[in-house]
Amino acid sequence: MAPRNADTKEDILRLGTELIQLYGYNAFSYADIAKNLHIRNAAVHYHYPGKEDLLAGIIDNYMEKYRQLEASLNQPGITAQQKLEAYMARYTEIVEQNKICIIGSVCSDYNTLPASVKERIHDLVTMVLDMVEKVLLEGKRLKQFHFSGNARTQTLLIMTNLAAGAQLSRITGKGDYLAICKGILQQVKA
Amino acid sequence: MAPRNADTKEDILRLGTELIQLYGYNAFSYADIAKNLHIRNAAVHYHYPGKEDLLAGIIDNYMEKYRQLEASLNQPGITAQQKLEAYMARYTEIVEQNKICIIGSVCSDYNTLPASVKERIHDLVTMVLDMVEKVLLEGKRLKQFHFSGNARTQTLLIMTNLAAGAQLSRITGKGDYLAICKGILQQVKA
DNA sequence: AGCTAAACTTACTATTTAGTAAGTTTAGAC
DNA sequence: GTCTAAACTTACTAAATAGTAAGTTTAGCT
Repeated sequence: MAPRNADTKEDILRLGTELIQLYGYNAFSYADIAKNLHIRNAAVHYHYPGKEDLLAGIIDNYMEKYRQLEASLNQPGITAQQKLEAYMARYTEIVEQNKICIIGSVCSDYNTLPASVKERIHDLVTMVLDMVEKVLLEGKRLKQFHFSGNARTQTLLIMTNLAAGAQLSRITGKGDYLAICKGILQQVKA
Repeated sequence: MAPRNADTKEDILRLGTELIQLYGYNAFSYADIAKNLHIRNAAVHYHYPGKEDLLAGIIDNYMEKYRQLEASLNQPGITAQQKLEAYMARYTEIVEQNKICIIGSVCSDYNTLPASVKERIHDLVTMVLDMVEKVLLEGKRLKQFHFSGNARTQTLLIMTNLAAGAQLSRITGKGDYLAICKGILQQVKA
């Protein structure tokens, strides 16, 4: 095997992720990627035959990163609140870069996507919701969190706050996002 | 003046709104509109010279409808909770049609939009937030609502719940959206 | 040294895109 | 009845789009 540049596939993935979070799936083209990476259009097609293959790769990669974050948090001594704040910090990073989360971005284009990609998105969402729900349950069990209603509903409330908070902050400014974060913690803090 | 069909402009606006809410701004073309309305591409350009003019028109129209809703609710005998539920009902309608709200839809494409459109989106968001904040303040004053923190933050929390709730329900199903709605009301109900 | 396969480039195609210029139809004002 | 302007259609263009087929370079294995 003779990889001239073994990082190109990674670079495409990283840039594609960035373009989706900044401009949306239907607003960037293979030409944009090729131009930015100083390769030809066909080189992008070599690594990802079609745009939906690239999107599938991006989502898989996003899931993998989430799994890694979860694993790094599942260590003794890390409280439920620290875990929740770690998840929230991911959104804060996104907001600081004027991005939105992948899920929120592809959601507007969702009805135009092929079934294989829809399934991946579904799996990603399910995974994230389950991860946060676990943290909320753990926090409640250890009396670190308090909330009325069930953990699933509270998870949905928090994650929609974060996802749409990132979106909103693009329009009205980052102040609103910060207010939302404070509000979330106030709601669950014991 | 001789309008052969005076409703065409309205039809374009209505269909454009629908396409944005269903597929996203960058996922539909003038050809889609022309085909659906059985007119030619150039006829769409006649009414809306460029795609951004159409988007501007759609947003203006959306604002107008919100103003009308607010006016219809500002009548004696309508409680704050009824008003809040009326706003929430708009999102429920959207969810039932597999749509998402205009703001959430254009948000992923926001960074690709011209300044004139960005301003309109900003105005729309500001208006909606102000409307809901007023209702929350009224409800709190009349002891119909209770919530800790200020009304602005509570408004942000609720509106992000609704916007992202609609988006999420596309992926995981309408059940999650309904749970979110119940959660919202439980949070503010006295 | 030569074979092989990965990682490309060159060169192209068909389609879709927004957009335009110029001509046509139609309804109502006068 | 004629004039006028709104509301179109026809017939285009230039650019961008995803995608492909075929050839080229390069690194490592033997």
